[in-house]
Amino acid sequence: MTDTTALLHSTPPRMSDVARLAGVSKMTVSRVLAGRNVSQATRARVQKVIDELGYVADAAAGALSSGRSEFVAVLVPSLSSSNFSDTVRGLSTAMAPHGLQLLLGDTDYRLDQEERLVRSMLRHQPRCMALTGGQHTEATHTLLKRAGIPVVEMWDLPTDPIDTAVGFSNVKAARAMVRHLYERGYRRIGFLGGASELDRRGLDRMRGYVSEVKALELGAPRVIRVGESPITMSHGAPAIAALLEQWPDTEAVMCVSDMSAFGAIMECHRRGLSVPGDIAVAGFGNFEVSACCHPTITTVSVDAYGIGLRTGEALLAAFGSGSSRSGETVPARRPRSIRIEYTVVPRESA
Amino acid sequence: MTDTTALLHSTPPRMSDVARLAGVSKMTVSRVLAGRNVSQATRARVQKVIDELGYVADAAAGALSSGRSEFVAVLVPSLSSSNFSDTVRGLSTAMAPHGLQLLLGDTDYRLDQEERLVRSMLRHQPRCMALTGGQHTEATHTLLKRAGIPVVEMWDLPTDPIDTAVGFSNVKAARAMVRHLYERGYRRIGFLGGASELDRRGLDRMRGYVSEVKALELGAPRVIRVGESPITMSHGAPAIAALLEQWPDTEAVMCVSDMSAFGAIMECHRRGLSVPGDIAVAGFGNFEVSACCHPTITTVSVDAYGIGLRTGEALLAAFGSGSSRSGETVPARRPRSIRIEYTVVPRESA
DNA sequence: TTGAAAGCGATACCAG
DNA sequence: CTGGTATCGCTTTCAA
Repeated sequence: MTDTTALLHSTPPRMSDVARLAGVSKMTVSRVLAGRNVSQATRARVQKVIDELGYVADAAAGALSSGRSEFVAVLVPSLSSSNFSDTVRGLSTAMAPHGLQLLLGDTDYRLDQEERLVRSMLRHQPRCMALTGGQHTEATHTLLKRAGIPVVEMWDLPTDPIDTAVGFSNVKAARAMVRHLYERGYRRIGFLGGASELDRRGLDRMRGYVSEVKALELGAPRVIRVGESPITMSHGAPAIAALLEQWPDTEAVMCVSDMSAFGAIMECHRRGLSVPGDIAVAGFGNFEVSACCHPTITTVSVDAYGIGLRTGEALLAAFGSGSSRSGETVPARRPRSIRIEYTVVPRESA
Repeated sequence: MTDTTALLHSTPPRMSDVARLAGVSKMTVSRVLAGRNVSQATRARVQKVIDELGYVADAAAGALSSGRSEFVAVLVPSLSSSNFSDTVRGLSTAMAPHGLQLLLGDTDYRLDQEERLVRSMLRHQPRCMALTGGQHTEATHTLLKRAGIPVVEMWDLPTDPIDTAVGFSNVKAARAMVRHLYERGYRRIGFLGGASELDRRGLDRMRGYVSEVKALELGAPRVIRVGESPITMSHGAPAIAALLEQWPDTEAVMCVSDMSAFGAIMECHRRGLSVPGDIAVAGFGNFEVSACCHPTITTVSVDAYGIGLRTGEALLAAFGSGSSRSGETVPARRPRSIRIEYTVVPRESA
């Protein structure tokens, strides 16, 4: 390891250094790195030098020269939500085998933040981009159009997608849950949601609740909205407290997320209310806690990991004719919507 | 928006396009973008063209030319663990104001995967790197040394850090928890951990448990190891089942993570065992669920977000004299260890 | 299968 | 305060 030490204070090796020491041209080194046609003997010699030197190719130079990066830009509202981190895992699984790096951003549910991140990520010339949701600023739309890269919107099915959408209707999923509660015999049904106007998927679930309650003629909607997204366990207690104060005779409550459902159930226990005996509670998202806790929580299961995987596949497919520096625009694929299944999972709590 | 459409099928604008249309040189455009000294009038004119064109500077070209990127490489064992995602949030909070982009990687607790990711991230010439834990392959060490960038190891305090460490002793924290249980009067104390040899922090907690049990002369350690990291809620049930089968008279059990503690408590409920009446259960990490569930879970609180924040600050401080392309190596800062506080949080479960 | 030359799009550096 | 010129490290392209 003495030569390692010797190398410490010098500038890192370049491709030309490798070439010189291996007695070949830069191009041959480049080909070895790219796994292209190089004779076995030459390849071995070059690889040996690479290893000895600890040579690491400069991605920026490569990107500049070839006009294509190995980045996939991904924007989610929150990295702390297990739903979105599952989606990221799915995307990562799809992309990693192709040597693509995720460039991850966290919009905090804000469209202005999303716009800022899109702009900042576009600087790195990503091969494609995955966004969450179907709502974006005007500027974001323009930036994305001009970038001419494949775009997928996840977790929703916008009526007018930018390019491809991979998701499901949160409105319909919420309606399905209300129907489930109805079929179980519950009539006075409430909804616990977040206070933020920015969480579109949360709002859609609320809209779904309201319209199904109307369709089933279950009386005036009972909606409580507490706290900012991402919804956490601690949102549940104050929300159900408010609900029970305003409508004490509520029989069942559906929550915008399993997180708040769990918090609500714990608060019920604290008050000596049995679930579902005194009040039924349902969640959304099928988070791990729902299957583990007591009682187990009835929820809507969504394949978050699958959304990431399918998004990755859609994006990879769109590369097929991908443009490089040559300025050719991506051929106009017609916008597609890829529907992800969701299912109501009946458990003990409702 | 008609000219927007017109632009769609042409190659994206370059700095030279902006310069030409604004009637200045590229350098002036570059200065406007960098916020350097440019007269108000010129700046306004250039900015106008930038906005009209929707010009986005190419980061790869910038990085190549300046010899410095705006990337911060971050490696965590798992992005799904709320502990690590909190740390990532902290890092992101520290770095974002400086225009730095996190390059996130997920090692899945494997050192070979870490090595692969380090190599792949080094290709992007990150300004610095944050790793989790103090154990790395020989090649990883060499790569990092040669890269000559500031490195922080998080969540641990290695005896021989590469550069800077920001963390705490998992061994000592676990010992503190055993002492807490001892002070509460428990004597026959078990430990529920993961089966993986790769999760160093989990292993350290186990080692801490074992040594404190010995120090307090509590008899032979009662260790159950189930499941791979990251430890989830579903690990708790089989683990406590195994423990109770092997040592039915156990009075208290400490878990490697709040996740398994929660799962274990739910399993106790299922079996009609009261917690802490029949058996006390403690966790580690102070995850949200521990404060919300019933009974609330006694745990070790670690400031995961703070680890990220402090790591970011340490890294930013190390940039001060940061090297650019000029090949100057970072002056040898002596390795530092930044200790993060942890506290035993007594709650209902133990 | 290999090599030489010509950029890619920005910034550093030095003049003016 | 502004502009010209020379890179930066790699890949493309074409020729041998």
